[in-house]
Amino acid sequence: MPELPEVETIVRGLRRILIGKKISSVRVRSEKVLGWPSRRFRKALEGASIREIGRKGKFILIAFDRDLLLVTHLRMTGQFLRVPREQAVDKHTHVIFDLEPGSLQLRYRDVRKFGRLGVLTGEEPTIPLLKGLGPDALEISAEAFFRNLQQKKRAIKPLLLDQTFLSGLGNIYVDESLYRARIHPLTRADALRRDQVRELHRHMRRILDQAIKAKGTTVSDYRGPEGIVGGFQRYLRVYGRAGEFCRICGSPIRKSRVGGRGTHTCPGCQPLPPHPPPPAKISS
DNA sequence: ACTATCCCCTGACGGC
DNA sequence: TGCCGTCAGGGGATAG
Repeated sequence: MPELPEVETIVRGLRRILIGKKISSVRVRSEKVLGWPSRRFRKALEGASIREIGRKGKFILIAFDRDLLLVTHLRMTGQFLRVPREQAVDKHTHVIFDLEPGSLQLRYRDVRKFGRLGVLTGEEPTIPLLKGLGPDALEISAEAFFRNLQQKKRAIKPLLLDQTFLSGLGNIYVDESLYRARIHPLTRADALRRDQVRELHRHMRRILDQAIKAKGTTVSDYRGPEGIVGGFQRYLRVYGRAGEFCRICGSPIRKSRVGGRGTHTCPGCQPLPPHPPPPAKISS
């Protein structure tokens, strides 16, 4: 669910809710989302005060005093929700944080339980997962982007989804960015001309910025921590619009599968690349 | 260095 | 109404 703009929106919401607060108690209803026994998790966090909150790619990082870091990835359906203590707990809520001062709780809810929460202490090396992240989609320069793409033979779409190459993009924003830049998802990365990459970079930035302003895209169940839905779905041009007509050329938007992911393109605006995809496989 | 496929889970939706 | 297959915004493991 959440890609860079949604994660950024969540981070901003969490700042409003959590900065200056202390975790007075933690209740774990499903250990699965922690990845290790809940004792250590609770022991580390109970009594800790929130210092600052940020993100790295799609990871959310909550820094506490005592050199403590809460690292979270929401994957498909994870949500942080600010709720009054007395509100009923639904079956998909897996971790509950009591906040002090006040009478609010922060709850971690996750229908599919793909998301994970973990704590790191200062001395522990940052997990390889975080270190292996590629540059943030909002921070990379057009030049560096071009240089990096030149070194890759893979198709552009799976490459943009690869968080070790570039972090932050997911399926929605990749499809939207490629459409706006008029690039077919199967185009080899190193076949992209400098001007095409510049366009892609520009549209990617613009879309991400606009999506953050709109507080994200709500396709089905994304909510910010204060319960608000995003507004960027109004601006989607291809994602979820299969069969509808391209606003530029009128062709019907097509849905296909690229790298195992549902992929939306306009056949008029994004013609297949001359030398289709990368090497097919052993087909001799 | 890649690709493809399965898996983790639950829910929504379409066809019969 | 029920059953079944497919799909979903992410990403890790594994085999080829």
